[in-house]
Amino acid sequence: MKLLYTTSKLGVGERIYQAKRVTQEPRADVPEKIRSISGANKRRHSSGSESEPEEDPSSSEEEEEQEQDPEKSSGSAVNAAEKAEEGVGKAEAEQPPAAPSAPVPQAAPSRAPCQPAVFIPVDRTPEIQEARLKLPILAEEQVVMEAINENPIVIICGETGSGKTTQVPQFLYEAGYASSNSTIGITEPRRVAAVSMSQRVAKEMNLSHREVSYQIRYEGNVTDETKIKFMTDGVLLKEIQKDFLLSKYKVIIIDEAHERSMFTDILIGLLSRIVPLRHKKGLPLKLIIMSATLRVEDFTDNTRLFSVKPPVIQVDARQFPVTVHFNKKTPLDDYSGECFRKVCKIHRMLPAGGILVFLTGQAEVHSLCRRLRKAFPYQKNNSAGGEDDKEDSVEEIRKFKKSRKRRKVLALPKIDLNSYSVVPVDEGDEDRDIDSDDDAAGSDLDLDLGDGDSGEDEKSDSSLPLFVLPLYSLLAPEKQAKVFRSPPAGTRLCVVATNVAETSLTIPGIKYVVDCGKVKRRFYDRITGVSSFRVTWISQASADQRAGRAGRTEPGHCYRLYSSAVFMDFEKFSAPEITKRPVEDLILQMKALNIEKVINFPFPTPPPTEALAAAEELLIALGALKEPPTTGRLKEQLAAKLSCPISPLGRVMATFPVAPRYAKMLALSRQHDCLPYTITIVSAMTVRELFEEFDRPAVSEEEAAQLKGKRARFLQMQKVWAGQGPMQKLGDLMVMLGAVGACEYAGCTRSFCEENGLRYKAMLEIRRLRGQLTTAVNSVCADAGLYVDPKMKPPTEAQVTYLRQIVLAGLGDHLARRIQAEELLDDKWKNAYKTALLEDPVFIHPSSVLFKELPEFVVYQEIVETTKMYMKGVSAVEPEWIPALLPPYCHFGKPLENPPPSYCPGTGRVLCHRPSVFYRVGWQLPAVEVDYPEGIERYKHFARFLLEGKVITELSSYSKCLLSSPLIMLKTW
DNA sequence: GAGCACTGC
Repeated sequence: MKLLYTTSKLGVGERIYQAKRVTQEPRADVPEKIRSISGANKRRHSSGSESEPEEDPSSSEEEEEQEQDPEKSSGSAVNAAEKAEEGVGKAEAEQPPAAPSAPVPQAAPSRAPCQPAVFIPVDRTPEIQEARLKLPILAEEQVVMEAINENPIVIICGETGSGKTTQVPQFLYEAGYASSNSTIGITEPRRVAAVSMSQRVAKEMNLSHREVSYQIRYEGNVTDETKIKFMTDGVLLKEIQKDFLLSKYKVIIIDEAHERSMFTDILIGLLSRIVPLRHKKGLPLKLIIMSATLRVEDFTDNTRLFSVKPPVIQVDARQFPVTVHFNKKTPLDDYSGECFRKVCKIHRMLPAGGILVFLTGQAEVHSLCRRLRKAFPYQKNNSAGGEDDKEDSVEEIRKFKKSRKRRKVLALPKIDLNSYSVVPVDEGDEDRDIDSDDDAAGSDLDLDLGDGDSGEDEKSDSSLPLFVLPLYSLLAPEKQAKVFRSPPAGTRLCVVATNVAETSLTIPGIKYVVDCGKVKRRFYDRITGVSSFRVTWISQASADQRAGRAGRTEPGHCYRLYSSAVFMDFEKFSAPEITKRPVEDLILQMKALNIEKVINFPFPTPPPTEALAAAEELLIALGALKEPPTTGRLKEQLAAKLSCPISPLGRVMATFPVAPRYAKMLALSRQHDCLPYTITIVSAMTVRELFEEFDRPAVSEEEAAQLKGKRARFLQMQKVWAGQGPMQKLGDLMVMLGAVGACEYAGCTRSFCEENGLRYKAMLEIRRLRGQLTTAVNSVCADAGLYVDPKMKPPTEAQVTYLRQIVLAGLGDHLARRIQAEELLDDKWKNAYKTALLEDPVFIHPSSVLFKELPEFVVYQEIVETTKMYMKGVSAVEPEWIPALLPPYCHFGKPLENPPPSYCPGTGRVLCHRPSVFYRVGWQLPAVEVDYPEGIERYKHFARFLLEGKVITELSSYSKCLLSSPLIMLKTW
């Protein structure tokens, strides 16, 4: 079957203003005349617009658009009234407002929210102006702005390429939403997007980075003059913590809302409440949600979120048509092989244009790269590039030398498109065409290729060089960058990628997409938190997104290695992140915003109740939330569930931008100068994949030897970093600390990382995170005086012990105990550990430095299930620490008589030894000294100590004169 | 004795 992915023609799109259909009627409380001003306020206003505010924008505007002078925007065509306003706008833009020149009619509450009657001129270059006019969204400016002016919340739907991200902020700026010292805020789900969008918009508007700025986790260029601010979604969430009403913004745009990232979802929930609050205060805030797909029901039909349905504006995209070809048969498991065959066919038979293949993981990517390179070898004819591509096999190099003599200029196949029909019919194994009525796609001929093997693909063919590149997130950035450069002359680019290429990275020049239809996802067990990775089918939206990657620069083709029937069985959208992940970090953030009844929060899609309960339970155990009452009426107890308020400790923890378990470690580390070490360990645990992977299969013997050498070197270093003697008990966390310490000591250079098996990018991220955490800790305790020391000394033995205790206090729910010999019933429990929540055995991961040690008690960073359940990031724990540091997880028995209770003169407390068991699993724990439990017995002991003169030492001389021994106080009467 | 996609504070 042949389906058309998108059919809009360049620049001219039919316009749908769904707002008129989807949304509520125009607000009754808005006088007609005021609404019409929004029409008159436009540069290309028509004289009729004042009386015809509902005029269809697509009918009358067309010609005006053609006539429009690029210079117009500099102000020449603005009518007199607007010119007057412009003066105001200019004054505001260039100097602090002398007087509140009320462009925003905040004083009139009965009126439609915020109607800036200003026009801020922008001086764009003619080239920019011309390029802008091609963007479909530009034709919708009036519709968009009218909707925004008249509604507090607007949803804009437009696929990639509609220009909404770059243009809507400019519309708002021109309409005065950045005047009076306020800001237009735009959130992006990725850092690169925030940075690059700010740069592009600054350039388009001919403004400096002081006015169009960005803010991401570690850096930004925001100034007092900033008018348009791009930021990552997490940054805005943090800002809400400081200023709940976001008073410096007049508009917030949430971009890429369809991706449904966790922070985006929370922001939308929060903003749904902030917008009405701001309205009440007479300082209206506009919320614009921008989404690529039509997946907006979660927003529009969610009355808890938005009681009034926000209008939805749909904008066309300037995408080229992509013809979608489905396989007739769906390969059961060898999708990788099917990819190979499909790429071979495309490369042999179809015209020039890059190929992008979607696979699921690194190993698959590398193996397909090898196969393709073997089939269509490409050899560099000049080594001047200096880049040695280690993935080129020895064999290929040998072949290259052989063939050099008869080497001609490499060229792409010049196939006769009309002779395509000579392909045997039985190979045309695809779903047969449903007629595509799109000319643009048809012009590229019928490019169905059929599935299955034609049998000759494996033969090496050096006359058809294919420039094959791998692409995945963990690939070193300099290797990633290769895909953005144009391939060597005479070759065809073929990028074999994971899901990074779906949203995060856009590769230029892709004409063919090969989509295996699968994705590797991380799954979390909602109760135990154990994660695993599974390869699953993608969603329809995801498949369309992948297909769209073929139509960025010209019409393209997408080959789906599954049938249209299978496609129809895909879920429409993948589930929002918030429903699939542990949410303890989010809940802590929300509690810090004093949202106690998290269950009542207007989530666009709420997380499962079990996830909320697990999060609340963990936060209580960490001491971040106040414990709910365990006495009183059952009803009250239930009501208190999931509504615990935050504790002072929780507030401190919420200021640290790391997972709550790690935040707890930071909060504890003031003692014994452990902070710099805890900060480093926490940073290292937060950044993923510190170490290079050497276990991947090698291409050649040479490479195998190289990998072996690197691996040996790394294992050696691992031993060094793990420390000596008792220090080794900090386990994998000691390795992290040692690795980061050594790397920083050496100046955190790329070469040091490469030599020692460290991921350079990870080390840079750790360095920045250490900086951020150091600042955060300093701002909590001003006298800490911390700084990031590149020459940080290793911790002392005593400090390592404290660090182990700190780690235990944070990872209390991640405690595991080794199966004792006498408990060993089944061989599958050999070397195994038991945890509180899991029935099944868990094991220390073989990569752990404690793999052979097998301490009785360990804590782990995470459990990942592969062939077994493996604990990663393991650290050893002394049994007696458990009751002392994790009282919430221990059930204590009666105070022991031996050793006897004692009095602590320093603190004035009555102490005793109590045995305990670990919750749920009932492990016997050593008796430790704790406060004597509340009750009459405690007072009896106190009375005895008082009489003995231990409380007031002066009394000790009298104790002998007492008629009875002070011990009589303990008697039961 | 191993094999992890992607991203934000």
